[in-house]
Amino acid sequence: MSQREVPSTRPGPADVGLRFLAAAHRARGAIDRQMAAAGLTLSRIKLLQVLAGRGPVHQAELAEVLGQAPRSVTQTVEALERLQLVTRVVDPDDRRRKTVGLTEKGRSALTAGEQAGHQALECIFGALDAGQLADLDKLLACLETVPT
Amino acid sequence: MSQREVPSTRPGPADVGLRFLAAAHRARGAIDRQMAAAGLTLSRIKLLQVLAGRGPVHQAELAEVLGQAPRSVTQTVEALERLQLVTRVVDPDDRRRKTVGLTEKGRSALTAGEQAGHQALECIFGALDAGQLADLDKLLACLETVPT
DNA sequence: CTCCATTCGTGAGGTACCTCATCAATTGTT
DNA sequence: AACAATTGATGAGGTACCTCACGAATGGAG
Repeated sequence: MSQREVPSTRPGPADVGLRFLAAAHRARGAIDRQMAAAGLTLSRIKLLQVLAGRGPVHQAELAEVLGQAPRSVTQTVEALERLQLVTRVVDPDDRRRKTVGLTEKGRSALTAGEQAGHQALECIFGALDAGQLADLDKLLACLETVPT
Repeated sequence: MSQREVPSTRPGPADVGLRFLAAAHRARGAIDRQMAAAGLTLSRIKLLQVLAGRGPVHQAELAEVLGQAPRSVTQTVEALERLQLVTRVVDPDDRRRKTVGLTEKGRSALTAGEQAGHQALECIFGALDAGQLADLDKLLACLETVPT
């Protein structure tokens, strides 16, 4: 309308947005599918990473760091506990809290998972060269600007 | 390791990938939150759009077009039927099939929803100017190349 | 005209998130 | 000490997807 020509370029925000969401959905699916082979999940790995990086923490802190609702963390921790990758004990200093800690099993699952996840990500986003990655990174930074 | 310096630029595929997924998650959340006000959802709107564009179709076709598993379509259609936005009848020509059709209520919900969704998308991806959108679009096209 | 393979939809169960309502424990505040 | 407000975790219930297993209906081969 305003510019004329260049028809296929100049897509509107809504178009690109939908495409963006679709691409992310595909990527997420592919990654989780690849990681499932190792019996793991991106979300769970991320939680384990926090534990590995900070030592035992209570769930509220996990929620904070992961940017998730506390309820969601409870659920993931439950699963992880069932798999014996983490332990969960009531904090004696504040018995409302439950401190989550990494087990040995959890630690090795983490390294395996990180590797699998890394590979999966490389496999998908490796389709972009270094320059494109830098561009995409910049664009994502812009998107992160938006209030939400 | 290999290159040194330029730390913030030249991010690896895995870094950008995670950032990409995180951004998408945020965007998706924001959009659904905004649309929830109108009692709608992106997924449901997309399904209604297919119906509006093709007339009544059976669920397998919906799954095909939407790129989802048939089971997922069943679920969404059930919800939509409960809301009386679609009707679902057994096809007399092939009684395995159930033909899904848009109701009047569904049609108006669709227009309302499309508008809400469009706004939400504009609100988020409007943070990028036309050039950036075009760039992002190109990058997404590359990502779509990947087999999955 | 039988049977068998395929197709359609769904039951069951899983992961990842969310919100809202609750309960228990802690920390103010008089 | 006594009560109120806050905080930590969870129950209940929801949306969005998925896979796998299965029954019902079709359709094609013999």
